[in-house]
Amino acid sequence: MGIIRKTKSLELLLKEFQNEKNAISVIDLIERLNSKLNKTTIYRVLEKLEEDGVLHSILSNRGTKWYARCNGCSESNHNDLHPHFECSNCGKIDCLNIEFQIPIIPNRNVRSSQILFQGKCEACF
Amino acid sequence: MGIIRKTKSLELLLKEFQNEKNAISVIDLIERLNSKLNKTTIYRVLEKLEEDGVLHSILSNRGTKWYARCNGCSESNHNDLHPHFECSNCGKIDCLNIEFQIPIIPNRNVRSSQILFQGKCEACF
DNA sequence: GTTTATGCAAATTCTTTGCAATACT
DNA sequence: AGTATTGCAAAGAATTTGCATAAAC
Repeated sequence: MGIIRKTKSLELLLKEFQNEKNAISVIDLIERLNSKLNKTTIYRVLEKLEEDGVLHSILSNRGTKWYARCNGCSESNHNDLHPHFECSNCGKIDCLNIEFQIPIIPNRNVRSSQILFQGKCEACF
Repeated sequence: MGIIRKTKSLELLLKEFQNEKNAISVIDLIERLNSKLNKTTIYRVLEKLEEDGVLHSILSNRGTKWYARCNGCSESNHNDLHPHFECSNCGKIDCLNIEFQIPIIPNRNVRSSQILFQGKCEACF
């Protein structure tokens, strides 16, 4: 149960996401905060922020983890089901501001989804 | 350019997929063929079968690779864009026989997609 | 003072590479 | 014979674990 403590790590990580509404890869965060935070700490804080509904995670096509800010999620209600777009050229991952309707699948109850499109992004287009 | 040779590895791997229309994880294949094939070979043959349009790959929620038989793909035409369903209980990945319409996204040309739903599968439901 | 977070080193998991030996046509 | 495939060992990338130290409440 997460009483979040105000730590340096938390502050530094949140700052990275304040200026970025799209996704940032863990690899990138480790590099950026290299001199200030240990990578283990980064993994752990991100995990906690996801649990608490502050960030959501995305898996890239290569299988690496990315995180982006949530919009209207909380600890009890995770509703960030929007699709993402990965640029096949520069590798950047964007959140798509698109409604996505989860289909009804017989005999299965869909709880969550990962929708990732690939192609060239706006900058590389 | 793939002139596919009839090798023991190819035969053994294809046999695994003949009886299974859903996805099989690479980890699982390595285990199954443990005594007969080297894991490196397995990775390489699967990669080739994907290039040739015989199999398609799926990334699980954990970032591990799975493969499943294609339906009507060829070396030049990969059209296996159906969604997949990963069971949050047993981990199995199924191909969903559902039409999926790729949305039109402004300023981006979508080339491919990965659609993965999660929840309980038919058996675990 | 007690609980939670951090850093470090090492372990784990999955996948890829290099290269010599072997199998296929 | 010539080219593609295989096995093995080792390297690589990303992530996780254990534990002693430090910071937050």
